[in-house]
This record gives sequence, structure tokens and C-alpha cells, in this order.
Amino acid sequence: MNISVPTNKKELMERASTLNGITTQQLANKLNKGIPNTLTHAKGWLGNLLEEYLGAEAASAAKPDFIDLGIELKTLPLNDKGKPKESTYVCVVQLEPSSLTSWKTSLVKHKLSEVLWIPYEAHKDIPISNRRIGTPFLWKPNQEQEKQLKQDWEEICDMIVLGELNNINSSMGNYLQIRPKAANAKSLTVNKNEFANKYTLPRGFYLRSSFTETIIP
DNA sequence: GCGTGATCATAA
DNA sequence: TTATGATCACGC
Repeated sequence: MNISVPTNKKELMERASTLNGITTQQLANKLNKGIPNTLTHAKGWLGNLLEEYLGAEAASAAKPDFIDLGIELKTLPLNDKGKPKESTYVCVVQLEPSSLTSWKTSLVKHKLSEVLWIPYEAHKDIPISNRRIGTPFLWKPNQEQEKQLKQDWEEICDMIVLGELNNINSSMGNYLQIRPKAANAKSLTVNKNEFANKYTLPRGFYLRSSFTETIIP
């Protein structure tokens, strides 16, 4: 296939619309890729396939997938009731105090400024190759959503700055939460915040599935 | 280890 | 059944 970086939103959405209703098998065929039997050892498989098909360019950089368009690409696994099956990883929780004080310049705000969601069937009874992709949709946080995201972010980051990262559990935050994001529970990263232990388990920001459920058109 | 792509596995 | 805590793969 001839895959190039989409130059505008219209081009991106036209390309995304060709995914509507096709199976992961059909998508894999377009790219001459195989299908894993299980996702246990291929968790990011569909996400990576979609990045390639749609011409995402940020790769593993801490930037939106479509840098020039400022659009982030996210898969949205749906259960048999059509509701999100999993939370959505947003980005790493940076631990430099300077990155924890301003929502406006935060990684979370930038990543979520505009998102192209690709819903797909993820019920475990459906073989991976038969899972269908739904209707891709663009989303921007509305005023109420951004207000709550900002509030969650500030509440969590305030605690981190005070050196209380280890007292934050995943139940904090209405829309956003932080959870481990690491190779395993023994992973360590430096925590530079006041009164903190020097090393801690790396965390990531996630959107709760109870929230992503509300943004589906 | 960091940051990306996420889902798995089990306690509650 | 659901949400938290843990884990898998990749490029660098």
C-alpha cells in the first residue's frame, strides 16, 4: 500500500472512514500483516496497525500521533454491550515538579486536545480476526469535560508535588486516574518531588471507561 | 529506563 | 462483573 502522512483533517477522516465495518483480518490483509491468536503478547497490535494504515507519524514520541494536525489516535475496545471494555491510556505521569503545575502546558491536555477514536469489537468470544471496526469519530473535550479533566489532573498533580504519590490510588479522579505503567511491579523511576522517596513505580494517566462511554456518538 | 501502543489477571 | 494493579512488546 501507498501510505503517506495525511495533510489535513478531511484527508485523515476520509482514510479513517474506509475502516468502517471491516474486520481486523481485512485491515491486516491491506498491510500484509498476520493476525495474533491472542492479544496477551500483542497488546498494542491493533493500535500499531491503525497507526500504519492512517499514516501516523509521532511513533513513540510524546506528541500527538498526527503532529501537524494536533490529533491523537486511540483505539476504543467495546464489549458485547457496546461499552468500552478497558480504560484508555493517555500518557506517562511525568515526575518533574515543573511539569505538574500547569494544566495548560500539560502532556494530558495536549494529548487530549483532539482525538480520533477507532471503536472496535473486543468481546472475548469473537475471534480476533473476525472483530469488526466501527465508525471512527473525532472528539474534543467540551467545556464541562475539560473542566473535570483539569480538576482531576490538578488534584492528582498537587499530591505528587507534595511528595504523596504513593498515597494516590487509582480510585482518585472522576474522568482521569493514574495507574502503574511499567514493565512490571519492580520497575523504578526517579521521583524528584518534595519529601518523596527517591524511587517509585512509574505511573500513567488513564481515562476511565465510565468516561469514554459518555463520549461515544 | 522512557515513552509509545495497550490488555491481562485477579481482588474486591 | 468491574476496577485496580500488573504486565507485554517495541525502538531507542
